[in-house]
Amino acid sequence: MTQICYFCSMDLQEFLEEGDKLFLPNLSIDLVIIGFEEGHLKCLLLKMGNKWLLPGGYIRRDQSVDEAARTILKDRTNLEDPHLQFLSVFGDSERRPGLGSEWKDFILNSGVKWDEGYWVNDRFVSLTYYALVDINKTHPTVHNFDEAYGWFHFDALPDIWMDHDQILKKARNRLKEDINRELITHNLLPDKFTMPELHKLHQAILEEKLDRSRFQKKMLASGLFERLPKLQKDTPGRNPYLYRLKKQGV
Amino acid sequence: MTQICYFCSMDLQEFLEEGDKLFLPNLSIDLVIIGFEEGHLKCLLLKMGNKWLLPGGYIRRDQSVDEAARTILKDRTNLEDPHLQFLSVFGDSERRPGLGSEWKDFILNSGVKWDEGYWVNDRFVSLTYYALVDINKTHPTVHNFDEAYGWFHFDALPDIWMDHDQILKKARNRLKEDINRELITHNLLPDKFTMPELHKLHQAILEEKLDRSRFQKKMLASGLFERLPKLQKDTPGRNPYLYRLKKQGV
DNA sequence: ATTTTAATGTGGCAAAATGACACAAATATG
DNA sequence: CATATTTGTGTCATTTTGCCACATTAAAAT
Repeated sequence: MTQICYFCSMDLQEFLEEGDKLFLPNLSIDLVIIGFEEGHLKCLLLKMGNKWLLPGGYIRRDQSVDEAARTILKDRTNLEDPHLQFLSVFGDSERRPGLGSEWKDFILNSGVKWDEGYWVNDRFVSLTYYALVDINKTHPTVHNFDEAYGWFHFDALPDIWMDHDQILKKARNRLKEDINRELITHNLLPDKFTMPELHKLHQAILEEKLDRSRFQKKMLASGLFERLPKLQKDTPGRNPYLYRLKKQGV
Repeated sequence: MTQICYFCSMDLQEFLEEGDKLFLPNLSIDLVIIGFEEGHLKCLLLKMGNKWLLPGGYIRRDQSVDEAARTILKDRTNLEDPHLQFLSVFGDSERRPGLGSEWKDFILNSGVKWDEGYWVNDRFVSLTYYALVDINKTHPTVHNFDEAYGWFHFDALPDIWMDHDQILKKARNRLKEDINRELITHNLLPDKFTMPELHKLHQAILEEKLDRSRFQKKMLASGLFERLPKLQKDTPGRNPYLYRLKKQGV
């Protein structure tokens, strides 16, 4: 059985043996894809054996690093233009995919030969990004490098592969910092959202209570959002207005 | 004439032909080394032909990325433990040292053969850091990859090689942002410094006037500094106190 | 239809942080 | 000693923040 490699049009065996002709060796990209659902921040993880890992990939020699990150995100979520921000470098000297057994098992389960010398088994420096997405617009796909996907609460993560737990932690903290510099959180919500939703989201990110009154005033004062007709609910209580991001550059 | 490569113990020709056995290919590190002198922020640049470039180097396969950055900084400035912070990735797809003529000329001037296929002529993804140093403690060295060094005002830079001007710009802006998050600026001053000096430094970094009174109160309120006896000057005006960083972890 | 209840919109006020300025202290210069 | 200059510190109006109260709305309960 010949498997086609997910990352390119090569046959999997060829990818393992000669992928470094197409991709930069020793360099990978890992994405922390963050969503918001049921009042909780969640991240997208892929299953490999009994561990979970971040969606990732390699950098084609004719692609910039940023392009490669966007491509991987597009392939995984089918999102065209989400908020994607560089996070950090993870560059330990002993950072090799094959340190545990999961990687080797996975390669072997794919029906190809194992060779310690494959370029993908070498040391990798990981360039990490985080993406803020609307979970409902996101349609993750599963390929031949992973069995399943799942959205996990940041505070209830499964067994994580390699150092991907550190990457997740860093992304979680970075988001907390970035939120006060720039209003980026709307990327985690649908196009139209209510202030209470945005309020809950900020509280979830910052892990602290924010005064509802002041929060709303601040958001409206930013001038970034425009008010739309009220949302129709079927629960008791006043109906909230809907808001959406104002069109840019007017 | 056999040249010894600055980066390692190899002979230069061997380094050009087989350096990628020792170093990770397609990955380089560039440092923006920042100092403060005569009221101006300055950066350390190296001369190559008629262009100037950032001090940089490669990542040994047995070194982490951070270790490699520290090693390069140590080799260049002889500083043991300065403030060194990751800056960003520069990863354009056409980012090759050999795009201009300087690189090739320089290799040829080193008395070795030129080959388009040398690993150092390939595309490079640059991992950049910025370092805050006390210029007076810094003793830059010049090696066989550069003819001279110089400290330049950030707003009076010479002709810069490749995209190193973008890296400088990014470092300059990042410093402006980071200064408000953490008190790191003392790294740019001698061990003992006065409040007026620190004040001028912050104004230089932020490129705006800061109220002297409030600034001083804020700095003292941080509790990071301890007051020492006054400095003896020979200029008119009251003598300022000296301060230094309090010892940590008491 | 009226009241109740839950959720949202808006306003007020004390506390804290900020910005602009004044003034006192110290020191070389004439 | 008077003056100019530099540094340390205090005051006060303004703005921002934290906290809470109250008004408004719409579905559910009666």
